[in-house]
Amino acid sequence: MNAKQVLDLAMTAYWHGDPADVSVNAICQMAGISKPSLYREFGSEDGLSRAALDRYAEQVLSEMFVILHGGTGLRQTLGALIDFASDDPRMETGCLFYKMRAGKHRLGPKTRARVEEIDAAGQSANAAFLQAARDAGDWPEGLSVEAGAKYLGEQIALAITQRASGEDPARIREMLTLALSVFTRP
Amino acid sequence: MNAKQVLDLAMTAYWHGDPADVSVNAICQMAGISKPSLYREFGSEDGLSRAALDRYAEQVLSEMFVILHGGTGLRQTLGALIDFASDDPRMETGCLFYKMRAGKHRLGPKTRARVEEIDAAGQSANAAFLQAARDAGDWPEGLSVEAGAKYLGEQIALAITQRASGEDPARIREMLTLALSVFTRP
DNA sequence: GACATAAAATACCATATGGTAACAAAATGA
DNA sequence: TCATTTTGTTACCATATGGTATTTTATGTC
Repeated sequence: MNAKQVLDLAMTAYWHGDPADVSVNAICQMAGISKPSLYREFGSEDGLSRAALDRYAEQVLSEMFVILHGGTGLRQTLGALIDFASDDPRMETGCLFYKMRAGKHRLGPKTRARVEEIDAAGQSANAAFLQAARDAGDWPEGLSVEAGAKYLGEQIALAITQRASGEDPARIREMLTLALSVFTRP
Repeated sequence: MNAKQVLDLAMTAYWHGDPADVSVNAICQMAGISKPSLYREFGSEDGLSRAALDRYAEQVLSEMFVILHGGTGLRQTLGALIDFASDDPRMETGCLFYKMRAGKHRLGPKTRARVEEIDAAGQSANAAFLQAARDAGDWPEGLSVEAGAKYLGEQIALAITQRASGEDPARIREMLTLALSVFTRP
C-alpha cells in the first residue's frame, strides 16, 4: 500500500467517523502497515491529519467553491448549494472539514492552521458570491454582506452536520431552504 | 466537599470545557477527593455525567422552557429567546446540553439517554409554542409546525454553540435574528 | 480504652494513546 | 560482490484513561 492509498484511507476514516476517534494505531491496522512506516511518511499524527484534510479539500471541498464561483445568479447558486448539502451522497456522512472545525481544539497545530485557512477561504468565497448578487441588485435591505456570508456558511455547515447524524435529507432540505430564504425575500 | 458541591464542580467543568475532555481524574483533583469516593457517590463516569446533566437541566436549561411556555406571543417570545442565546452571560461558554448532544457518541448509555430525553422535550416545547402562534393566526404559509420546531431548536443551538467559540455576541444576535425572521415574515 | 464498622485514600490494574529505538530485509550503488 | 541506504517490523516507552482491591483512617459503641 503506497502513500497515497494510505492517505485516502486515512481521509475516509476521519471523514466517515469522528476525526478525534480515529487513532494512528487504527489507521495503521486498516492500512496494513506499521506505525513507523506511517510516521516516516507523515511525520506525526498532526502531519497525517493535515495531509488528509488537504486531500479532502482538493477532492471534495473544491466542489463547493466551484458552485460558489459559478456566477449563475443568487437563486440558482443557492439552489445548487441546497442540493449539495441536502442530497449529495458524498455528504451523507458529513463533511470532514466541518467535523474538524467543530473539534478544532483537539487538532494538532498544523491541521488546525489549515482548518482556519479553509474557513477563511470559504468565508471569502461566500462574501464574493453575495457581493456579486448585491451588485446585481438582488439583495435584502439591512443586511451586511459579511454577516450574510457568515450566516450562509453556518447554515450549510449545520445542514451537512445534520446529514452526518442521520437526519432525514428531505427535512434538512426543508430547513436549509427556509434558512436561506432570507436572501430571496420578495 | 460534599456530594452536591462535587456535582456542581463537575457540571461547571463539563460545561466550561468540552465534556469529552474532562476526565474523572481531573474532577477528583479539582474537588480534592479520591477516585473511589467519587465512584461510591456516582457509580461510574456515566453516572456522574448524567447527574451533572440533570443538575444543569434543572438549574439553567429550565429557563429556556420558561421562556417557551411564557405565552407572550410569537414575536416577544422569539425576542426573549434571541436575548437569551445571544447575550445571557450564562451562555458565554456555551450550553452543556448542546455540547453533550454534539458528542453524543462519546457518552455513556445513561447520559446519552438523558440527552435524548431532553432533546425530545425541547422539541415538544418548541412545537407547542409554535402551534400556539399558529392558532393565533401568526404563521407563515407552507411551513409545518414540526419542521419549524426543529428549525427553531437548531438555530438556537447554533447560536449558543457559536457563543462558546468566542464569536462576537452582536454578530450572533444578527445572524440568529435573521434566521428566526422567517417566522415573522410580513 | 478496646473493638467493630463505615469512610476514605493509596496503590494498583488493564487498556489505549502518540511516538520511537533497535533491528531485519530488501533494494541500490559501486 | 560488497557496502550503503532505504523500507519495514517488532518491541518498547511514557503517559493517561476508567475502574477497583486493599489498606489505612476515622467513627461510633460497649
